[in-house]
Amino acid sequence: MYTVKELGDLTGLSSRTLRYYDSINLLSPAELSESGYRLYDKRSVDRLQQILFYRERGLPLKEIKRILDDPSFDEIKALQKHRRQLIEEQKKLSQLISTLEKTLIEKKGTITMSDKEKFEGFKKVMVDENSRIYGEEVEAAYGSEKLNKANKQILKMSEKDFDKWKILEKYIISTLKNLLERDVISDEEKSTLGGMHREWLSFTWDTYSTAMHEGLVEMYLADDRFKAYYDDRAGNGAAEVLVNAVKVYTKELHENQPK
Amino acid sequence: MYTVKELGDLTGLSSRTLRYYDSINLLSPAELSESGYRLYDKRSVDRLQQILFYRERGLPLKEIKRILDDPSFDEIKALQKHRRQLIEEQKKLSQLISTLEKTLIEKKGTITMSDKEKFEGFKKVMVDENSRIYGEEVEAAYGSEKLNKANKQILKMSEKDFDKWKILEKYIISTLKNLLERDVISDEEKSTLGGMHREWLSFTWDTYSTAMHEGLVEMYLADDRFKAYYDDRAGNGAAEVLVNAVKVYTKELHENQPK
DNA sequence: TTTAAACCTTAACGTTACGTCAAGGTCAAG
DNA sequence: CTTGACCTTGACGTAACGTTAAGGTTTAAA
Repeated sequence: MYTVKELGDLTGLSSRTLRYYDSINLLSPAELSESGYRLYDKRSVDRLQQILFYRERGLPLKEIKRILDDPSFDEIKALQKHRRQLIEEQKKLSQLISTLEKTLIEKKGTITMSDKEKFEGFKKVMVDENSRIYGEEVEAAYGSEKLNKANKQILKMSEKDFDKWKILEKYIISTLKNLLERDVISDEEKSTLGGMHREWLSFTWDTYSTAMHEGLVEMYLADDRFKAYYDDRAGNGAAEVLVNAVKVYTKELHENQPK
Repeated sequence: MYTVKELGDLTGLSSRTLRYYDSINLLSPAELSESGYRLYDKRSVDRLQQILFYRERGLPLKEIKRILDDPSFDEIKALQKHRRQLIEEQKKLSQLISTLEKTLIEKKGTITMSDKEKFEGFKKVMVDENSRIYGEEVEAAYGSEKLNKANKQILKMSEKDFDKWKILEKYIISTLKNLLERDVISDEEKSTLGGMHREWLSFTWDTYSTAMHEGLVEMYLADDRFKAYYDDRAGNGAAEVLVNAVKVYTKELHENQPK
C-alpha cells in the first residue's frame, strides 16, 4: 500500500496530480485509511502505469479514462499499441535531431535549408486511437473505409520513402562521380556530401551517432564488397572520397566555431 | 512572406497559436499588410524554429522569450544544447520502450517486475538551462549508439530492413575485430557493442528481455557452431568478447546507471 | 461582375491539467 | 509532548491554447 507521496515518488508525479486523478475518477485509491488517507495497492499501480503510457502519447485524460474503463479494454493490445506509438515518437525525435544538425551546419555557412526543411520532425505523430485498438469493432461498424485509409497512408508513405531513398543514393553516386573528376574538393562540398550520406543512412538506421557513421564508412574501405560497390558505380577512389567526406561532415558537427 | 495559415501549415502550428505568440510578443510578424494581415519573413521563420526547439524541450514560453531576447543569446550554442537535450530525450524514450517491453513480457507471465521498474523512463528529463554548458566531452562520450531502436518486426522485414540487418551484422563483426586487437576494452565500448547486438537481434525477435538476450549469447559459447561463426569472422575469442559486451550492456540496462 | 469559399481580423469566453496557497488534521521520531 | 513531515478538502491561479462570434478581405470560378 502506498500513500500519495510514496506513489508520487515512485512515478514522478506530484501528490496534487494523484489527488486530481482521484477527483476525476481516473485513478481512485484502493481504500481510505481510518483518517481518510488515500492508499493505493498493486492494481492501482498497474492502472497508473497504463495511464502514464497513454499520457506520454499525448492523449487527454478524459480519453484515457474512457479507454481504460471500457469493458472490452485489452491490456496487452494496448501495450503493443503504445510500443508502436513510442517507436513512432522516437522516429520523430531522430528526424528532429537530424533537422537540428542540418541547421547547425547551415549556420556555419556550408549549406542552405529550405523553410520546409527547417521544421521537419516537429509535427505531431498522429494519435488516432480509433484505428487500431478497436480496429475490429470499428471495421465491423463502419466498414473498412476509415481503416484502409489509415493503412494506405502508411504504405504510401513508405513507398514514397523508398523512392526517396533510392533517388538519394543515385544522387550521392553522381556527386561522387563529379567530384572524382576534380582536382580539388573543398570542405564545403565534402560536408554536403557527408550530409547526404547521413540522410541516406537515416532511412535505414533509426539512431545516429557520428561515431557510428564514421565506423560505417571506414568499414566501406575495409570490406571489398562495399568498396567495390561505390568504385564500380562512381569510379575508382569513390569510396575513399566518400569516407573523407563523411569525416569532414562529422567533424563539423562536433566543432562549434560560428561561421 | 507567409500569412498565418501558410506559416502554420509549414510548422504544424494553428493560426490561433501564431496569433497568441504575437499577442505575448514572442513572435511578431515582420509587418502588417494594408488590411492588417500578419506577414512573416525569413527572420520570423528562423526565430520560430528556435522557439519550437525550446518548446519541444518543454520550456515555458515566457522562459523562451527571455532566452531569445537576451542580447547575449548565442544561436549556435543554443542549437548544440538542443541537440544534447533531444538526445537525452531519446534516451528516455528508449528506456520507456524497454520498460514497456518488459511489461509486455511480464503480462505474458514469464517475468515479474518491481513497482519501480514499472515506471522507469517516465520521469522527465531534467530541463536545466544552466548546467551542462561545459559538457562537450560528455556528448562525445555517450553517443546515441546505445539508444537502440526496438523491433522493426511489426512490419515484415522489407528489403530495406534486410540490408540494414546485414550491414549491422558486418559492423558488429568489424567492431569485434577491432576490439580483439586491443588490450583493454572499456565498459563504454562493450556496452555500445552490446547495444548494437541488441539492435541486430531485434530484427528477428519480437520481444526483448535482458534475460533472453543474455541467454542467447551464453548459448553462443556453449554451441560450437555459433562460437565458430563469430570466431571465424572476427578472430579467435570474438564470441567471448561479444558475450561479455552483452552482459555489460544488459547490466547497465538493469542498473539504469549510465557511466 | 458577382458570389462563394477560404482566408483574415479582434474580442472574449472555455478548457485541460495541473500549481499554489490556506486552514486544519495525523503520525512517527526524538 | 512537541516538531516536522506528512495528510485532508477547498478554492483560486495559470499556461497555452481551442472555440465561437461577428465581421472584413482575397481569390477564383460562374
